[in-house]
Amino acid sequence: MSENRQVRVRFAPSPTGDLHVGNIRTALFDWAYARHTAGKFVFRIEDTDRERVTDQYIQAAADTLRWLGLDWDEGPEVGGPHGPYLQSQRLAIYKEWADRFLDQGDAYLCFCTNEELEARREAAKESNRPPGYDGACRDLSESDRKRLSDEGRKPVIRMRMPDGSTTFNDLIRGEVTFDHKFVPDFVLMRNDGSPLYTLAVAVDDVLMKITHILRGEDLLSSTPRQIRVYQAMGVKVEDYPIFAHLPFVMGTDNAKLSKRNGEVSIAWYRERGFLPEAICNYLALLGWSPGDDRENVTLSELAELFDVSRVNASPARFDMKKLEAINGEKIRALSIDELLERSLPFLKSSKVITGTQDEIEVIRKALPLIQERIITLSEVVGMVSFLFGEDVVVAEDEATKISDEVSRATLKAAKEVLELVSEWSEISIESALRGELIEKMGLKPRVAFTPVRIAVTGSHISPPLFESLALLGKTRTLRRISALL
RNA sequence: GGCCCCGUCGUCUAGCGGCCUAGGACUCUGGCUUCUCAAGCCAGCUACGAGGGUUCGAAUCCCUUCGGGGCUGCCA
Repeated sequence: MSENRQVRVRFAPSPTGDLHVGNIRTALFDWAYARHTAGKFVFRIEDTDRERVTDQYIQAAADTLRWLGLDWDEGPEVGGPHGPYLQSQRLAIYKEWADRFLDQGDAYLCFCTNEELEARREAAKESNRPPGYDGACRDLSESDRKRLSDEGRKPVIRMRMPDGSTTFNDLIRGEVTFDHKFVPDFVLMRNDGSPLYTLAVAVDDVLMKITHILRGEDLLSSTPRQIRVYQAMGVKVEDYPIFAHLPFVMGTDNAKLSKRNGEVSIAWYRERGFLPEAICNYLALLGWSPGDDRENVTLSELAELFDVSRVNASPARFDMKKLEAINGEKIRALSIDELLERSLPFLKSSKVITGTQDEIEVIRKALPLIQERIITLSEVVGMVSFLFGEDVVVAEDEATKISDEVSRATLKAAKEVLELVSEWSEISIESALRGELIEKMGLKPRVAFTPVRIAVTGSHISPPLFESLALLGKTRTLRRISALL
């Protein structure tokens, strides 16, 4: 392509469900490449034959991209000079080009029915010939076409693949060549006038002046067909988009990540309290690396550093543990105000709080205690819920941990000494408890505090005890201890 | 089956002929710290799929082989 063209990259998902991890990794790299080169990031919806689900899909997809911080320069909601950006609204354009290919002799009408094709494919397979289209309708005469049409057959438009081969330079894989013997003539348009992916994608990329196509490697072998469309459109070789086929994101087994082998929906991660910056950071490192040992990458750093040539050619396994580790790190890096703001939706939707000022103040004080103990935002809920309500539910297995004599004596002593604490603060609580249970009774700290912890928080795992009691208040602390005596 | 892509610790990766007795991160194991759980700190385990070349020298180049994946649609 010409060196001085402005870079234009597109993310073009098809509306087959929620945006998933693989989609987003592609979107992230598309975005990063566009931003890195000061180019344009185009968002396009590949909905050639699914008009009905489009509206809500587009909204969800746009919402997800926005949430992640991947802003687009052209596309749904923002428009742009090369729209519309929904393929379902561009049907006339595809038809026009298909007709033109027909006129030019690049494409031809194919009257074969699905059943016929299938039968011939089977036969070809059995006799060890390649299973692609056999070219039956390639050189039909005018009278042949009339006869077939009179039979009531409605033709599709099929692209003619000339003899020879297609070679292109993939930014990630280097030079790739396909012999046309293995690239059979393909359908551009169904007999109802709807376009197929190969037609629509190529036409749109040319018309939208896309310069770089970064997409999944599953599309690698369809590239010669797309290039064939460019040729038929009269695009000069130097103006062809440049391809970069990204490796797959794999599940825990060795298959492409899907619902069956992992959590794929970005919405799922969002609902669990994964931070968008953590998802982006993790995904950026999946198949790409900045080259040094840095693991912490923000979106703006990614935009600055991203280079397609540093993308790995081999597939990468999605590792939840590492995502969690990064998410935990990002949470710990948040200020309390940020953490509060991001936690609130989880606390409200789980009904732990309604959102009053008093409740929020309690949360604000509790957050520093739990910030380093959570790996996702949704865990805030379980960590702070004991601070609300008069009583706490002590589960059976927790209760049995402290049903012995020593524990009961400890609780009793704790209650008595806490009753005497006049200024209810973390420091006075700690000195009271330590003085009584550790020094006087001679208990090990672990033995001494566990009963109190369980009685008051409901679990042997909790935020630091003295701070927790201070937040809870004297009345409820004593009430809960008494409940177990 | 055919075509195409891929192959470094369990996982993500660094590595582009000597700096590699292969580095980092996550995981895992052990330890320190400690009121629990975390966090933090320290230590440890573990990898160039195999076989041939080329070269003074190969994880790095070539070939073969094995393994994995994708495509082979009037899906995208």
